[in-house]
Amino acid sequence: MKDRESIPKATIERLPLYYRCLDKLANFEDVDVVSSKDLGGRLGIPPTQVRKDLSYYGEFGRRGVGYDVFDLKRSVGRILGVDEVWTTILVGAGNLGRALVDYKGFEKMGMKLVGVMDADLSKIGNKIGGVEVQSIKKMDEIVSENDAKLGIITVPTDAAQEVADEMIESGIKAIWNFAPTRLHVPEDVTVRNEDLAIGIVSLIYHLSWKKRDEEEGK
Amino acid sequence: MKDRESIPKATIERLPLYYRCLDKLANFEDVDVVSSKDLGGRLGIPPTQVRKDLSYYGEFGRRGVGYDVFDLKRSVGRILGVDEVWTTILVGAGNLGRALVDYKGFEKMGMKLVGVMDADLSKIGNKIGGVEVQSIKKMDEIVSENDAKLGIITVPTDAAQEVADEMIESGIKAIWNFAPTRLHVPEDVTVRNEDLAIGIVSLIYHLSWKKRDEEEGK
DNA sequence: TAGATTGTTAATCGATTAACAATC
DNA sequence: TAGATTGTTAATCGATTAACAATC
Repeated sequence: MKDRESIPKATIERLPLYYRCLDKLANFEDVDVVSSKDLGGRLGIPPTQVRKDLSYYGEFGRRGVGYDVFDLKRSVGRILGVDEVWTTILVGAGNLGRALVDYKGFEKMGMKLVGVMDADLSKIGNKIGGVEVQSIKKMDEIVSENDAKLGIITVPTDAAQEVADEMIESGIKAIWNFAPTRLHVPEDVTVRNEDLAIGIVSLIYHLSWKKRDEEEGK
Repeated sequence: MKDRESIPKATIERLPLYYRCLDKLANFEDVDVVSSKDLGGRLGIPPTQVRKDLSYYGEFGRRGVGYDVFDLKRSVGRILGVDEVWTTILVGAGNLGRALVDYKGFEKMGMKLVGVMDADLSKIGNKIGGVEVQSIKKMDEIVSENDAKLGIITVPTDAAQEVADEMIESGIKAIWNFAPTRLHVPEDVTVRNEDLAIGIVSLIYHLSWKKRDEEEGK
């Protein structure tokens, strides 16, 4: 395997797509062998990119033949770490939190939710997706009992840093942050910001310029 | 302004961050002037990158001084197109749809929701975020009456392509797709895929390799 | 063998960063 | 003037794509 530091970030973001597609191929389409052309074609990724991405981690195919779907799925799963279970807590039991708790796709990726918390007393005790909402004061206990390493923040922007601090204090090592704010964390903690506003605004940007071009074109 | 085609995609994704930060600066912190160093510092972006991003669209600052917060906010708003109102429909009134409808931040970006639809008869008539869920059969009517150009898909994967087809048929020109599948659309329609699984899996990837490194390090 | 497909090197393309003259 | 900061060019860095020998 190549030096891990030198692997493009973009490659790491494509691996989950390969993984999900291979799972579909294996379990729903009964395909045994797939070429980089097939796999890429289904995802809108050039075959040469597929091969390059995989090549950072080893040799998984057979020249002249392609990739064994089952083997490659297992290999990519191991590369990603989704062959293990990652216990996770979520703080912020609003609609977005609820949506993430219910989303079945994450379990397939090794994520196991062991606690949902909220600061709002009126929400405590409610069940969402089969899990009972608990007080944020129980975080320490929940994290250590389950050895949780992953935390999801779906609280309002103002509360996000405070929640992150508590998560880190409890032992969380990776944070998925949906609040549109930058979190300050120690360097051994990984943060991923999921800023949904970027999505809608980038679409508006494209619509807007298309409109301007059309008006000008007349 | 530079040839728009040559502007980096990454620049376009940073503009919403500048815009939101400038809004905060203007309305909550009463700051009048900001330097690229200040603005970048708040967002974790190098000052030279901030200046370069803005420079694609014109000259907005004063040498030796910085940028006028109010002016720059307005300029960036115009660049993005968020100074106009973009009528939008959403299909899929599940938890994620509900979360997006309730999210207040999008209105500030010019998005105005004019219809929420679902195929599930039992959901029709429910109110979510002050908007009544309607039958998907009304899409044509809703889109043309409101001249909606933006569509959000939060239905299960299997239904996504079908919903996209109906949206395009009705006149929708940009689609924000939360279903983890590639949509096939005509070239005058813009699609943005918001694949949430990538977020959690990339965090798992980092945790997983950190763990492997630690085990090896011993 | 002929056709298909991988894995990898080299070339190209795209994005970020450094450096600095211009200017307040 | 001296210090600060922009806008832009050139250099660097990073990611994608093309080309092709190796091999089934």
